[in-house]
Amino acid sequence: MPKSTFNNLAEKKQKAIIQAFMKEFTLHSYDKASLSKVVEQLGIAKGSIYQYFGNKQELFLYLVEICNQTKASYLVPIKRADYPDYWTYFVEVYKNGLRFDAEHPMYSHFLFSLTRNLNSPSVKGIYDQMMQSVVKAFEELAHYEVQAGLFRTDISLPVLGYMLYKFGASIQEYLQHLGIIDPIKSIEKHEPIYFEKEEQLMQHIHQFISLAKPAFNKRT
Amino acid sequence: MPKSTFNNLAEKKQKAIIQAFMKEFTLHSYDKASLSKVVEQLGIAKGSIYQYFGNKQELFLYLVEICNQTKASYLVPIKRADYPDYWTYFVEVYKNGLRFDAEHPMYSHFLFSLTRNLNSPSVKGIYDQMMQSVVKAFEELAHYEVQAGLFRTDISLPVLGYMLYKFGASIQEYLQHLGIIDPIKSIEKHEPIYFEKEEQLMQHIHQFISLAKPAFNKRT
DNA sequence: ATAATTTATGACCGACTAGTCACATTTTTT
DNA sequence: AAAAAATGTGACTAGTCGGTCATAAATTAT
Repeated sequence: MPKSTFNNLAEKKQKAIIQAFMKEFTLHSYDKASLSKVVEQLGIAKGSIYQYFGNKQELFLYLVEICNQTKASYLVPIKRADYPDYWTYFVEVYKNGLRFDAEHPMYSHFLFSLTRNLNSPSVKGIYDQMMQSVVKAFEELAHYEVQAGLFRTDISLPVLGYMLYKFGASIQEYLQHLGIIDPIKSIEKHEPIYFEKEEQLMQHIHQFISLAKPAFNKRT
Repeated sequence: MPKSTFNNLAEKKQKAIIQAFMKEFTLHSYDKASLSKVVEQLGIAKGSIYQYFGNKQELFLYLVEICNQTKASYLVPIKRADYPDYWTYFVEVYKNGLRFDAEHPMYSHFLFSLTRNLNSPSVKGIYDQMMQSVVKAFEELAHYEVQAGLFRTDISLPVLGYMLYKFGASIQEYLQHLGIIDPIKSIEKHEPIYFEKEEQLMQHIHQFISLAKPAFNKRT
C-alpha cells in the first residue's frame, strides 16, 4: 500500500515513521490525529509523507494491516479441532491474544483504539468490513459446534455467532469497566494492556465461560 | 443549564434551536458538529448561542439531559415487582423503549448517536458517568433476582449485572448488524429507529431471551 | 420621551488542518 | 564529471472551527 519510495527507505527510518504515526493514531481519533505534528516530531518534511503514502487514509490503512497481520499470525494457528470443545479453544485463543499484547504492545494499543474510529466517515468502511469478517468467523465457529452436536439448535446460527462474538468482546470491556485494565494508561506507559493482569484476566474468563456455557451448549 | 436568556426566548424559538443542534450532534460527532453551520441554518448570529449557553459543551449537555429525562419518564414507571420474572419485565421495558422511540424519534436518534462520542475527550466524562449508572442499575436488577432465588449464585454480582446490561444492548446492535434497523437512514428520514420493525424486534428479543435465560437463571 | 438594561449581531481572532508544488538536494546512471 | 532521475523540503493554499467583543437594536423602566 505505501509507495515504493517508502519501501526503499532504510528499515530504521521506516520503523520510526510507522511507530510515530501509530502512536498518534492510538492517542487520537483518525480525524484528530495530526500528520503535521507527527512530521514535526519525526523531524521530516510534511511533503515527505506524501512521497511515501497517497494520503492520510492510505497511511492509516497500512498501519491497520500491519497490526492485523501480526495479530492473525498469533491466532490463526490455533485450530478448533485440537481442543475438546469451544470453550477450551476460546481460552487458548485468548491466551495467544495475551502473547500478542505482551510482545507487540504498540500494535495491541493501536488495534484497541480502532474502536474510536468506528464513526469517522473516512474509516468507517474499513472498520465495518473488519467487523463483518470477525462476526462471520464467529458464526462459522458456532456452525462447527452445532454440526458437532455441542451447541443448541433452537437458536438461529446468526444469533449464536453474533452473541459468541459479543461474549468474547465483553470480557475486555468488563475488565475496563472495572478499571482492572486501563488501556489509555497502558498506552502512556508503553506497557501491554494486560501487563501483570494476566491471571486476573484468566480468572474472569473462566467465570464468563461458566456464565455463557449453559446459554450456548446443548442441554445435557 | 442554559442561561436565563435562553429560557426567556419564545418557546418556538427554543424548540427550533434545540432541534437544529440536536440534529447536528446526531449527524456528526461532538467534535465535528459545527455550531457555525447550525447558526447559519437557523438564521441567527454566532454570538447569540453564547448568550444562551456558556459554550459548546454546556449546550451539548443540555441536550443530553432533555433526552435522558424524557426516556426515563418512559422506563422508570415500569416496576420489576409487577412481573413474575426478569425476562417479562425486560420485555416490558423494551416495549416502552419502543414507545419512546416512536413518540420522540429525534431524542431517540440523539441518544443512539451518543456512542459516537464515547471517545471525544470533551464529553467522555459525561458518557462514562451515564454508562456507570446504567451498569449499576443492571447490577441492582441482578441483585434483586439473586435475592429472589431466581438467578444463579455461582457468578459474581458485578459480572451478572454487567452481562445483563451487555445482553440488552446486544439486541439493538444485532439488528443493526443485520441491517434490519438502520439508524443513520432513520435519522435522515426523520423516522423512529424501529419504524415498522417492531414485530421483528420483539421476535428477536424472544430469541435472545431464550438464549440468555439458561445463562442467568438458576438451574431447575 | 428619555434613560437604562437586555439581547442580537457578525467581523474578527488565533489556532488548526490535509494536501500541494516549485525548488533544493541527493543518489544513480551514463 | 556531467546528466538524469529520484527524494527531500517547507512555505503556501484554502479551508475548518470555537469563541470574543464592540456595537447596534430592541425592550423595559423611569
